[in-house]
Amino acid sequence: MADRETRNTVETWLREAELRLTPQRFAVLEYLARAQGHPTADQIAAEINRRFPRASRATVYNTLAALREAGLVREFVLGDGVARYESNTEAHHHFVCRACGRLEDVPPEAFKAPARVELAGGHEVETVEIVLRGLCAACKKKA
Amino acid sequence: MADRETRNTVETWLREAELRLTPQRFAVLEYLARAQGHPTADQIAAEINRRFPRASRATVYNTLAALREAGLVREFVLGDGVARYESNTEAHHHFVCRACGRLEDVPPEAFKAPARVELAGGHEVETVEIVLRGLCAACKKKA
DNA sequence: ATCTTACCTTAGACTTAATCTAACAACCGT
DNA sequence: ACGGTTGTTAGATTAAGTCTAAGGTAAGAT
Repeated sequence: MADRETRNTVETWLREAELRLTPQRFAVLEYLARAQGHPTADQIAAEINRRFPRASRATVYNTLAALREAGLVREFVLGDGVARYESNTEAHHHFVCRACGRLEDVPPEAFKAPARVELAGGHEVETVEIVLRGLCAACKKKA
Repeated sequence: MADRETRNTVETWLREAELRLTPQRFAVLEYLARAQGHPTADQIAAEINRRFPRASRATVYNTLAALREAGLVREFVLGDGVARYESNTEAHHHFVCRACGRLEDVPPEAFKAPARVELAGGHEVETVEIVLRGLCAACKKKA
């Protein structure tokens, strides 16, 4: 994706979510849009503070919470008690290796989950989070 | 389950897992076996310290880690960064209300997941963790 | 353009879950 | 009983995340 294009996209996303377009928010969302992988709040903070604009820890957390509520980023926790983030692309699941901690995306077709879930008791299901755990190929070989 | 029976079962579980039978471990596992719900480490510690045997925080965490590794208890985190535990019964999923935080078990048949998962790349999937999020019936009514 | 104000950001203190450390205690085979 | 291994402890420590109070800024209104 070209630079100008990303910039416009990020701006549009924020405007459509009715979030004020601050340099900090822009930086966080742009970083997540470009990032490969599943950065933690700390990594995000470190990365966007390498140059302009400065964002305090509180702001990074506030921003991530706002983006999450707006549905622009996904947040998930892996058992180590550290939240990770990714900008919303299409639905997919995650695999975590219990030996090396390696975290991988799992394409949705590898694990069929119903698109809509109906629950007894009238609960309204909004999201489905699926985490597969086990040994990655490399660690399996070593063991 | 009668008292004597629970006691014997807990002892057997620990022996079969090749864990030494200490009063602290016994207390943690027995509490989890009886407990309804999904207690946190803190709740477990508070509860078993109401009477005999005393267990320090470190021991509770050590014990829970040992029990988890032995497959006797399940550990999961819900986004509030607090680990929760339950003694292993049959597989089931969880539903979390984003408004009130209410946590409920979801019977496996409500959400069909394949018993065995094969992943590309040769990763060995050992467990599948599924968390449904949304609004519980009560919060939905309020909103 | 400037004003206004509601919203955003900030530094740093604070909270809290969880881990670490180093010493002590219990268990088990010999 | 002895010695090595394993388990437990209190308290210090770490680290993720939240809170507070004060100042700054985006964006619509004038």
